[in-house]
Amino acid sequence: MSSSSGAAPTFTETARRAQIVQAAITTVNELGYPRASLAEIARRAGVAKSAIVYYFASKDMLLLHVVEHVFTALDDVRDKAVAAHTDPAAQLRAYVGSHLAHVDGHRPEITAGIEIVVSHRGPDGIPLYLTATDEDTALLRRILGDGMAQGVFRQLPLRLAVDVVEALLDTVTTQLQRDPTADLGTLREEIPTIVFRALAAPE
Amino acid sequence: MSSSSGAAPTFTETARRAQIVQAAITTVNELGYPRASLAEIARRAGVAKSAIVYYFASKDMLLLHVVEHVFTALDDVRDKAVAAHTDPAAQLRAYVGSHLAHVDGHRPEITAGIEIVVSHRGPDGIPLYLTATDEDTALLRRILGDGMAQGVFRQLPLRLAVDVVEALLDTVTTQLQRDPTADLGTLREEIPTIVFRALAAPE
DNA sequence: ATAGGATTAGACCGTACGGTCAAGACGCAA
DNA sequence: TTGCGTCTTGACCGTACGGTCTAATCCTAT
Repeated sequence: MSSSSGAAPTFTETARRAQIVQAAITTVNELGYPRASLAEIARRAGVAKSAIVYYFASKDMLLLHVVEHVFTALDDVRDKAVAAHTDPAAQLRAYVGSHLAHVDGHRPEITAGIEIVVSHRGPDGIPLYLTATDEDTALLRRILGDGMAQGVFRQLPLRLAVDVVEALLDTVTTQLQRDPTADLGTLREEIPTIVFRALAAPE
Repeated sequence: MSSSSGAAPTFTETARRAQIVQAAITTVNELGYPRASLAEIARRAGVAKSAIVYYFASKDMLLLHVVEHVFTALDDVRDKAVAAHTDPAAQLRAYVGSHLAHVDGHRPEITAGIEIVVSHRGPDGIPLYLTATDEDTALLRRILGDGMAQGVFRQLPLRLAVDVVEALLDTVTTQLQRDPTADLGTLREEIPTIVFRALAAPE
């Protein structure tokens, strides 16, 4: 059985699962979401289609696992970076900086994860992973909310401020989708500046 | 024959083509790109699949036509608005304002157009319409370049400045993808401010 | 060594897709 | 009326997909 619940996962199981997840990432990056079929993923993983369905219940479940794998890693990095500071300005700088650094250092995972989140749809066409409402932006909301309350950031609808920061961060991933080998040095320097320019309270 | 070249298009041809393009837009909005099949588009247009292939050579050609239809309209609006001003700051304000107004007033076309551009792939997985290099951003590049040369905007790599402006504008479309009926009032007020905050030269 | 679960491959199935095709319906000029 | 280009349809085809199933193989505990 594919573990899923109950006993501890076997050695081969954890290995195969990681191998298949990696294959899914490279497949999505090479062929794009629409052409990332089970057969292609299996081919890149060096296993049969049925092996994938055996470990993950379905293609949907595999992709969901990939998405979680990618974005919880990103979340963890940002959480850790932010936790090292207390005042909102420093926290925002840590948030943005750690985000950019992680994206820069994990390009394949990030681009594939975004591709899946954006493209994957449920059986009736509704986006499946693209929730993006509360949970995901909780940390950012808290930082910006605190900063506004303390007068560090200028007064702005919270949702708008969150969207602006995320839009500016998305500049990097957009760049990567255009050219996966792009040099992000300039962006990593300037984006934080622009974020603070956009949000800083007038003196 | 489906016109394509030579003689002037028939009355029914122009009507059918517009009807089918509209059906494609609503289909993409209702079902999302992956499920927007020829059959579904035909169903919404009230014609047979073969009628679509008759007027447009293929599904790809139909979608390409939709994309051009949507984005040349947006381009025209921005061109016209910018042409009414001469100094870069006013031109940028006109560019951003007209963009936001047009998007606000043509939500279905815009969301469908973006969905297609983002999701559509060629036979080997390479994005087909997602060029986004020179042509599309020519006007914005010129405005920002002039503004930097005149010291109105701060010195920044041109590409980065362009990406920032577009990212901030994309905030609106992202909002619309989450909720097609969202109120964009606040965004339309604040985005221009934030754009200028990000780009304005220090006094 | 051997039983029994874990694991793997390959054949197979139903479905949905984009596109083709032959045949007819419509409208208009002679 | 007759002919012809325009237009439209529904049936049909080949392909690729996600997923199932069967049978065989591996691994490990006893």
